[in-house]
Amino acid sequence: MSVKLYNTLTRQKEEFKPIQEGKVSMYVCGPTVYNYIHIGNARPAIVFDTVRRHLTYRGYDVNFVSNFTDVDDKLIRVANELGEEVPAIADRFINAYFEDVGALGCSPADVHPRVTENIDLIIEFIAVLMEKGFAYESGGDVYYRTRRFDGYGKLSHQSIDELRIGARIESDERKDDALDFVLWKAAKEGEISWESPWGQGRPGWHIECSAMARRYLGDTIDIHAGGQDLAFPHHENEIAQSEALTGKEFAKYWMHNGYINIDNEKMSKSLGNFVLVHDIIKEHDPQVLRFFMLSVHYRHPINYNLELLEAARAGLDRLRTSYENLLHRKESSAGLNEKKEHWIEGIKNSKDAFVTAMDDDFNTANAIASLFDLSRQANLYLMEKNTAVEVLDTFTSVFDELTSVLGIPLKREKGKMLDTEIEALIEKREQARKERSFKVADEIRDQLKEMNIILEDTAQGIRWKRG
RNA sequence: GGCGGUAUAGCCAAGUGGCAAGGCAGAGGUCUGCAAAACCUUUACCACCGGUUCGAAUCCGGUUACCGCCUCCA
Repeated sequence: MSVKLYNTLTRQKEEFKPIQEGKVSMYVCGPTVYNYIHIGNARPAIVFDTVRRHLTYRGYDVNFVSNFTDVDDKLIRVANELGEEVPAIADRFINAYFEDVGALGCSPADVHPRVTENIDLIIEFIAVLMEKGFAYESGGDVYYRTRRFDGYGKLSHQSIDELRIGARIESDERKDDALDFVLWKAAKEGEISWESPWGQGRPGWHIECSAMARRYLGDTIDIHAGGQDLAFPHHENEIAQSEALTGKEFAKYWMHNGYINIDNEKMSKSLGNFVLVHDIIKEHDPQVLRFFMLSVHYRHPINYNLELLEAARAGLDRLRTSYENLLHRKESSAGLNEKKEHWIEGIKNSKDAFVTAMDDDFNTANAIASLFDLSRQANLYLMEKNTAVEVLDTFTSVFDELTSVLGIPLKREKGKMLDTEIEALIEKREQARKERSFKVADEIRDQLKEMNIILEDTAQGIRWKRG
């Protein structure tokens, strides 16, 4: 069994074969850091973090690089609006990015290169493209000569002439051809800039990824990923730049995640429906947002609203409850179970289903379904009179193993910490129940509920959880 | 105009030739002192029209609707 993934380049699911056995180089286009990230930015972060986790789980040594665009028009605009410097804005939102994305369970990349730390590299890259005749200078800007590159359009499956027809071309006499794109932008008065052979300026958007991916991952990388909208023109342009420079294939597999809509509408400034992760996680469990995103296949569009998030929460709670009930049972019983083999077999089947789903182009929706299947088995097992610790351990360790692939651990860090006041109340209620003073018992239960402690009476004693 | 996506139950969502996964919500039941949690049962003319096939949600042709990219965008 091996991992299959859908490659935008070939428009097919392909068996994943890394360049170097056992190793994967992966580059994901990161955000422009001029604001807090919105949930549209969160999707690739979550999706490709999950891809990385699964590849790692399957034994690959993954080298994961994701950039920050820390200088561009938008950053300059925001800096001007706020009367701050571009680097200050960038730093602030890079920190915010790590916070938000960290809350969503995404691990940091191995390298997070920034444009402003790679200016020399970029200038050198552009200079070589000029030497090779793929770029030209015009009034302090440098442009890429798109028609010079034979494979232009191979990722978005467009011929260069079709692109030409559709393009809403802004007349720009600095370009030789409307499809040419900027590699180096001359600085306007007072703008942040760096010195180059073509005067003061800064890199165009596409060149950074070509330069940085090559620096950290080499001429040819295994997987290059990003949002669907980046396929054209961003990734197409990256291919043109990189392949013109090296003469080698830039990336073997291209992965693109689908869009997120808000209440069935595209998220846009004009509709005022931008949803920032920063805001959602103030009120909602960030893990629920991750679970919600992974409940849909990554290439399909997702619609977002609070009802859907709430439904996801209910689903995730089902898994969590099941997991916690397993733990609770472990403490209170150590009986033998004669049908042990049968249960362990069932657990293994769910695990296999999970792995098969993930191997099939990271089908997280099916993987989650197998988790629900595991949960149902666990709940049924918990109905047995005698339970074996070995089986309970198998359930929880498989849960741990699989949910860590999704980046959604079920283990809560609640510990067993209940303050003495609460413990005393629980004790008092138990006493009341023994005496069959149910009215008193129920009052205490309500009182605890007010304190966000939910009690459940089971044959194995009181189970509690935070509400 | 070019390229592409989507249409499956009240809602969300898998499924790309062989009796339509899973979750949420609802209904009924079991268990419980009552709850909770759980378990069981229950809900599908797979957008439409044709075709191929022993057999189609799935393949082919056509139609409709919505959406995306082709311009900064995850």
